[in-house]
Amino acid sequence: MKDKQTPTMADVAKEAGVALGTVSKVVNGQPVGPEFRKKVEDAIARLGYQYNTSGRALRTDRTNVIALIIPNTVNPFFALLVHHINLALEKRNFRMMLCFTEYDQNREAEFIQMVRQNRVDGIIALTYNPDLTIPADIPFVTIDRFFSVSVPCVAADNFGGGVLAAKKLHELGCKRLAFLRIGSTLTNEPSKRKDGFVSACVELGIPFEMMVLDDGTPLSRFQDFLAAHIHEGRLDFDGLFVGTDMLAYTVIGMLKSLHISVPQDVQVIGFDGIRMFGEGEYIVSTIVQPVQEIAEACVSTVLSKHLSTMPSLICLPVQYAYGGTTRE
Amino acid sequence: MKDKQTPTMADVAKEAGVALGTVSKVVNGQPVGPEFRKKVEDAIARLGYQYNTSGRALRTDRTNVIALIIPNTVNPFFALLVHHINLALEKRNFRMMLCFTEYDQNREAEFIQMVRQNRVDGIIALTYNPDLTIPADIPFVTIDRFFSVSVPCVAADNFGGGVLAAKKLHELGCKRLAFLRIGSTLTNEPSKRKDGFVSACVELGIPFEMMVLDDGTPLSRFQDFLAAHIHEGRLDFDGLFVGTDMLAYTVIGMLKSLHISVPQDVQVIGFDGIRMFGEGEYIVSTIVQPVQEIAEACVSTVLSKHLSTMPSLICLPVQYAYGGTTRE
DNA sequence: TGAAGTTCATGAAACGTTTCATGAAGAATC
DNA sequence: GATTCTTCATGAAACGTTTCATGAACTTCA
Repeated sequence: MKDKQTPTMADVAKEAGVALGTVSKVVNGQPVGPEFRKKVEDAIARLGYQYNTSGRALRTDRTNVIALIIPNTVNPFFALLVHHINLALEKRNFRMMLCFTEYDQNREAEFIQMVRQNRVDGIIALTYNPDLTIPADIPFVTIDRFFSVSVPCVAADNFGGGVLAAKKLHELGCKRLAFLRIGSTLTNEPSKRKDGFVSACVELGIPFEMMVLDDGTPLSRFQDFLAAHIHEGRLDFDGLFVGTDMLAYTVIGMLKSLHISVPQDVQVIGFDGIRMFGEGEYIVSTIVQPVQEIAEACVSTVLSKHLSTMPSLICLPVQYAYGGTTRE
Repeated sequence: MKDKQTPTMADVAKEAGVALGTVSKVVNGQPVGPEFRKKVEDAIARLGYQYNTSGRALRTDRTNVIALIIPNTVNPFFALLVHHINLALEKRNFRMMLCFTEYDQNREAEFIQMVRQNRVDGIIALTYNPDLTIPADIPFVTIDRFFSVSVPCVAADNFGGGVLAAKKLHELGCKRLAFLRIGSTLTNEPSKRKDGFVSACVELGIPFEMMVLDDGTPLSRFQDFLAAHIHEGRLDFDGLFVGTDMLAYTVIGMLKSLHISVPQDVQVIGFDGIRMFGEGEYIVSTIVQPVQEIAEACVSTVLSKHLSTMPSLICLPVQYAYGGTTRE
């Protein structure tokens, strides 16, 4: 009459003629006598028993859920990251709870509270908020942003990527370089792209220009910069390194409208490794972040039993990839 | 000594000198005498009490979580959908549980079981699996795929979009059209794009070609198709409607390598409304799906109290947008 | 054969919440 | 002032799981 509800372990136990605890053991794959196991498994099949996650979470205070805090999923790089992190979690039988900050610091703070109420087993965060309060009692891993030695940070080798970009442009025959970037003022890992680039230029003895805009500045400023560097229809640099593929793509549009052709007049290298629809060709020549390795590192770190003994900065190697905006 | 644990409602009750049930009411915003409310709120603040979602879920058998089953997030259209569905859910104080099928039917089946174990309050699914078994006891809404009258389906007006594409190309002066598409053999909502297109061509009295490939067929078949339609260096049609922006983009690459220029020699219209990095210009001229409205419809439908009385097909209007691959 | 040791199913207690029957205290009615 | 109504805080029970102390049933060994 009233037992239209989904059956519980108690129902299974009764159906199988065994104790409640035995059912629990079978469900969790703990050692149980074979005849008991069979009885329980049959009963489960007969009743269509479905494990209840909430009961377990309440009892054990572990949810098998990791929160991923990230600006959005519309930026293809973030989309890729979400994708690989989810896969890495799934492999370990964890679920991902996605939180889109939309670059809003209030939302970030709300999420920290929300995921705490959900008793997530850990947090992976890609955030640009400089004064985020990091919960001390939940395993916390950041991407691309170093907070303190007690909070592990996973990042691509941004410095090395900057070096690689400069060297590559040099190798491809560029005589004079430039660097463009937009982003938050705080010094985070991605800002090391510039440092690596500058360091390599100095070492190679190549002259270079640079322009770094604060977040929120209109992109037209870059157009002004470019226009100011045109003399007699020609740019006065022939190699350009841009902080992200997304910006590189935009800048190339500006160059076209200024009648500068890529890669004939200027060769351009971006950063991230974004591909059209996530597959096929890169949208620009680029320094590729090892997204899958980054995801794997985040997950294995946040799930590691002894977080405090983990290295506080995990730096993963990058690669150059051709994407049509360099001569190659 | 041992109370390093997060405090519970019982702790709050003791601290505030009120009953457990009173704390519950305050936390849930139910009517409570003002002096009691104050006492409880103070105690909550003092103890830093954090609500426990698992306890609530166990007791009420509702989780405030909706599962979203979708192939991946790398395809920009899916990324946009995920984004808007998440926002729509958040607005209603629900969380989203993301499940990436990777177009794998086994994974889909596993997810159905998994989300059931998690006692989600509903499922929104974008799936190409023709014989998915839909749980009868969980509110279920599909996107772009009609299963039965008892399972509401939300979709853009695909037929209307096909009509619109044909009319637009006609309006732009095309004399002979073609349609390309790749996708599963089953007749789902997106396959109506073709139907609308054909119907409009017939009505307008325009001749047209078409090629529809099964999923998994190599895309080079389209290149063959195009090559076969070139006579003396010119295509024998001057308007092309492609099933998705993604395919349109690929096909335009093929056209370029065949020395056919777009939009001079042939005008191309895609479908979906994909923009580079989710913002700015459309990557091709296109029929734009109203993603936000689709998301809103999915969410309000799956959460509606009387799902069975909902319309079984919710069809939302599309728009044409210029993206550089038509003359306009 | 008996004692000691080993294995392993048993089932009650606990996790943190919501719900609801209970009754105390105050308001309204005559 | 006695009665009935109304309001509203109270706290025990229940949700489905895991865990662990208990002891039954065997095994081993002298």
